[in-house]
Amino acid sequence: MDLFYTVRQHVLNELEGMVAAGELPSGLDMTSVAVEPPRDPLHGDMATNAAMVLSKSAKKNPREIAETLANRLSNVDIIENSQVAGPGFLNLRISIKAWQLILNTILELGSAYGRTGLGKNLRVNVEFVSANPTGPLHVGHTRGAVFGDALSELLSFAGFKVTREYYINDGGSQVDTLARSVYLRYLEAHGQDVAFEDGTYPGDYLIPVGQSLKEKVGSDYIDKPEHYWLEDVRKFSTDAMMKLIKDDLAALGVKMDTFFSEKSLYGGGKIEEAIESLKSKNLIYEGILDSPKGKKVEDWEPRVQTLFKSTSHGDDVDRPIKKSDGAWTYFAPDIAYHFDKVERNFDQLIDIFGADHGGYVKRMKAAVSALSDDKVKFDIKLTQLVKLFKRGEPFKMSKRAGTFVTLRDLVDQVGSDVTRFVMLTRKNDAPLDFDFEKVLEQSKDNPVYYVQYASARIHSVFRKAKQAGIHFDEEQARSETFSKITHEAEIKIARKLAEWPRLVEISAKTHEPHRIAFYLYELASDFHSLWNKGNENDALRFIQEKDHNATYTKMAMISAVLVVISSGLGILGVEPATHMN
RNA sequence: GGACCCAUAGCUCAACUGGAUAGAGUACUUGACUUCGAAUCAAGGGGUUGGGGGUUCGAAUCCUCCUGGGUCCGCCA
Repeated sequence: MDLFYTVRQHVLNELEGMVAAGELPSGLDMTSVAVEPPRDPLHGDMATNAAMVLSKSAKKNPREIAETLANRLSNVDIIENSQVAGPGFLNLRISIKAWQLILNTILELGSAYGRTGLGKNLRVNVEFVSANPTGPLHVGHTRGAVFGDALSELLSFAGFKVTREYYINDGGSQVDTLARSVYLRYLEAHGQDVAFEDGTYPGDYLIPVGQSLKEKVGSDYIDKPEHYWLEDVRKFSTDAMMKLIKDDLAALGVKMDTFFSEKSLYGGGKIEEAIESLKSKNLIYEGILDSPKGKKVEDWEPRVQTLFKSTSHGDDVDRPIKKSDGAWTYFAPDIAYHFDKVERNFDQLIDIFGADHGGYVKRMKAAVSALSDDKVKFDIKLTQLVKLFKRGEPFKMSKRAGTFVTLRDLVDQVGSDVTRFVMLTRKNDAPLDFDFEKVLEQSKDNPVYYVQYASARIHSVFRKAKQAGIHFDEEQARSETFSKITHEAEIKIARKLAEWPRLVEISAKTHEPHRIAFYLYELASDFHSLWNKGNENDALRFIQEKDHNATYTKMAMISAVLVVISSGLGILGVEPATHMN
């Protein structure tokens, strides 16, 4: 299915043949032999670095190896031509037949084209968003949500079994603060004047929660001490917040498989169990940490704490798991949570943090490494901050001034598709400027429309053809031979489509869904280019009024383009367009 | 003081995880709609990849030291 893979196999076969013929020594490491599209199309369709990679261990001149390899490869049917270039590159020209066959493959496989066996059904847990359940999701969470969801979809496309998971931080003091704030709104709903002091959440979004609390318990909690109502209100409030958050995620098209409660770790001995596991590996001890140097800590005094020896797994300092008063630090439940993930037998874990949590990467990796004895692959991706702009001017967010931009604001204003695509046209660790006036006013600045437009144009051709009495039949299209698809601009598209499976693999391996977005942009660009060539060259128009067979072939070809665009957009969570408005 | 992320065309960003002459968009200049949707296309200029050193056939990519920016640094989560 993957033409690059196929050609690489041919290259490896011939290299083996050279070994057998004594032209190369045996026992060579071939893993870094690559077959790639060359940067410059003039160099051919594919290039291999085999000769250069092997020259050192084979103790032969790279060009000499390349010459021999080129001769051997000329006997392979799909390779039309091979030429040695530069320091020892072997440029390959693939026969036009192979490109035509790619189109058949795509139509045959449909949405399965590009799915690979890379993941081998390995179980991957992707944890993302995990915002505190104290309010609606804001713009920063949005990027993490989009990235995590697209990565999950990408991995599942690449053959992994993916679990999307949200860790609810409902065990700390912030949910008590939430409960107190809701209590104030509850009193307010009963007509009392209330003051939101420091340490409470004054946001309007809690007003309806106070209202519904009133509907639920009536006046029962008025003038009662905190211990009487706190636990119930806490649960009531976090439930309400999680409902809010789930709705926010739904608006963005994100659906979690699992919600894991931090609170559930307490009381059941889960934390103790995790710590015990570390203790059995001699990684827990009582000790005193040094004061951080250079940073002013005014009331610093050395204290004995229970520490995790994370330095033995790559961290810079050991980390406290208990406060000096004996209570757990936040890190302890985090360890227990990841212990739980390891126990749930995931083969790989991925955490997605905001950049402001970058400081926790090493200790979390140390924890998972220790807990799983390095058996579970663990990657942490950081999403950089999103800077909002309005017509080029930085847009300052302030809760007080009411200019706080939530996920919902963003989706309501620019839509889920635009939000997702724009956030994915950037590497996750690059800061993102998001101008939510510009992406709407000047749509050409926005790559999502460019890709959507390609998809809409293809649908437009289908509509036009139908009017002309040419009905496109998927079944029949599969038997198309594409022997008439020979023009350079058409083959260029086939070449691009052939890269898709390989691109999926690279993106999945590197955990970088943004590559999908850039690829779709390039594919759309090749398509638009071909479209416009039809303005000058009638033979390149998709609808050939006088030749229904030719029209049919071309429709089958652009239908293959649509297959890949739909798959790609599907990974990003964006709907392919049939019309532009 | 330390850790982590980053620095690429005027601007916003890519670059196949080490490959050939570093690419797109935008902006600027010019051209293409009686024709499948011009939200498109074609052409042009634009670079010491922040700086120095190193590793090798080969470096934007890996190592090291600087410079500049961001995030963070026990008893908050």
